[in-house]
Amino acid sequence: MIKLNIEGIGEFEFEDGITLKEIIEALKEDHKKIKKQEKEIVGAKLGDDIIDVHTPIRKSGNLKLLTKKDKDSLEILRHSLAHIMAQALKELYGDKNVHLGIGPTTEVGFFYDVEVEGKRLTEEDLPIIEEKMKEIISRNYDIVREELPREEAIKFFEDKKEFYKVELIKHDIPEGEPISVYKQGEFVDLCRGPHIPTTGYAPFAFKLFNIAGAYWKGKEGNPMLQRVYGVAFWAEKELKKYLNMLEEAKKRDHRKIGKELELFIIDEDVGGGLALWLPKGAIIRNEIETDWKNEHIKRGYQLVYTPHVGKEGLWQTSGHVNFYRENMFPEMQIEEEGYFVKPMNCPFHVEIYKSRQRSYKELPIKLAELGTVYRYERSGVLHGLMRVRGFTQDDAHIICREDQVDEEIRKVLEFAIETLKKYGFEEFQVFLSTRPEKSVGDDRMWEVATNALRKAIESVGLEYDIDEGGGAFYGPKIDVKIKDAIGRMWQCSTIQFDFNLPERFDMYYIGEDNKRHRPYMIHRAIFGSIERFIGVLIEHYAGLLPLWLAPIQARIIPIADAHIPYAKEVEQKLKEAGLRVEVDERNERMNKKIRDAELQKIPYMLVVGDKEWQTGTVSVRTKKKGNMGVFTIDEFKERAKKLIEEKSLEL
RNA sequence: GCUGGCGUAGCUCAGUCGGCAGAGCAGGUGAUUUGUAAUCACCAGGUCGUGGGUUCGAGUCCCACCGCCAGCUCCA
Repeated sequence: MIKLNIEGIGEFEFEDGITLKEIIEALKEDHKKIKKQEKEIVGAKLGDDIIDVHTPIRKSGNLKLLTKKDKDSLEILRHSLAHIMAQALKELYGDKNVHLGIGPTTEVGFFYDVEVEGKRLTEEDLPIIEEKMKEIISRNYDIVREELPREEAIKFFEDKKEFYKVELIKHDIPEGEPISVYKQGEFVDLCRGPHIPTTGYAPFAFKLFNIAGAYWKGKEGNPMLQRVYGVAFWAEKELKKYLNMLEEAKKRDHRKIGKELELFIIDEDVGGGLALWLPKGAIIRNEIETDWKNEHIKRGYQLVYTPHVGKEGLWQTSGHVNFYRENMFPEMQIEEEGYFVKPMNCPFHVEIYKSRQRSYKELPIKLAELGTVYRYERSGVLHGLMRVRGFTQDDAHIICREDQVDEEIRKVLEFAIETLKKYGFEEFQVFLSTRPEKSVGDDRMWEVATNALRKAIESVGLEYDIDEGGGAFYGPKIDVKIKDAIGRMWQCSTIQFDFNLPERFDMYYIGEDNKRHRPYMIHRAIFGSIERFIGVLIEHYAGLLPLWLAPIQARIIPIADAHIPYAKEVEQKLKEAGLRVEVDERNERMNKKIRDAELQKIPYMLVVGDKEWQTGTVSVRTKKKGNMGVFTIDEFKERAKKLIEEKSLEL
């Protein structure tokens, strides 16, 4: 017997191996709540596992019934859609020609990795497959779960020429675990579930949207299967919302906007993944970097500069030559000595720390640098500014005593969150990664460090997930992701303990006891990479950056040529106040000039004609607010200066 | 790197069955002097990614290479 505590209903005892379907059947007469929801129940959550109505329940625990309203129920729908797609493929291209790989769910839908003998799937096939899927859905097959003995399962899938499934049974399912298959009509698939009750468990909405290569089991060298992607939601509305988001993402693509607004280029003559900052992009970057430096100095960091290359021995000591080499540009030989371009800044900062003997009194030492590093990335992974081969880390290393760890970590995290908020990001995802199996450093250090990280997150009041064993071999870490305007998450800040480099470089300080002590060392970055962060900013704001970052803050638009002298007078006054302004002197109509300024995402348009000339004013228009009315030059100047000073997101 | 798709004017893109290389925008010149998202006319602009091949003839078909895009893998 097993004991199940059904949320909101009560505690019950059942036969071992009972299914959810049977439970509902048994309880519905006595429990109105279940009866009412009977048709709505898609599955349940047993502890942390999502189960369907078909699966025998063999352990006791908390059971939460899932209806379409629960987000977790999507998991079940999406999983089934992967099966329905597989069935569609088999019906279209022949049962024995289609070899199935794996078909899991994703954040927004599902995919199935398949190999279709004698056929390469293309985008044009997607509508055809969709049609077939709809047909299967309308047939409304019962979905049936069965368990097979291992040998029988292997034979069954061998007969069906499902070589990949056979491999899964042989290598990935541990002996003794039940081998389950799900049937719907003629279609049978190896699967542990969960699945919806029938294929026609409508209403739901889905769409196939992409097709791409994927290695079997994600391993290079294995055969490449074709991965067909789908999106799925219960409601049509949700699906549309997601498809709109994709459209919106396309519009905001920083590579497109970067080109249109002349912010940066990546030139094939220079090389992939190596960005050239155009003057306008350089203004954005300079504003960010200047602010970054000021904020660091304010918080007791010391700025340093280090070279772009260093001798081989340094990278030997740091361990990079042995453990990071595949990400480094190849060695160069200079006068019989090997040199490497730096993939990280840490060894240099360590050498700066070691440039003289340190006393416990001067700790913490916080060395900060906008350090440009170069890493070899395979050509296929490069992506605009988000993934490059040369990038600038907003790097710092905090070297401190054990008694300072808690406070320093808390300060770093507060600093990071405060900074990200300043740029308009409000939602964060925080991950705490703990000690992996293979690691260096003693237990005590791991404990002190991990606790410090946890306490910091809690004191800042953020929710967080723990990635158990997900830390680097050299120390635990916190990662912070930010949510952009259309809901995507981006990795930014990282705070990482390092128990490895202090050992390797024999870093120490002289303590109160006049003895040598090993300091704690913390790597941290707020933006992660300046390039990526600016890429994210561009997409977050769709190019319409906050005033203080805008390359051109105001464009003055004379209505006719006669107003150019006055426009230049306005320009002069605003420039003297430190604003980045320009006059549109072209012989074009005002409407055209406004349109072009809008397309260039210039925050302010200052229209000047006879009226403004006579009264010493400007007519202010912004993208966000439209026509804001007439301001005197001084009024506008003060308003803009104040917003810039405050780094306001307003106009 | 791998799989697939795509490379035509500065940009965005058309180019049918292999038969004289096109449009819009941007740029130049001129006209016009304009009140909150595109004034008009004219001009200039091309080794059709690169190199080979098939053909009387290649932007178009074939091969190799380079680059870009999506995904895999990896990651700041």
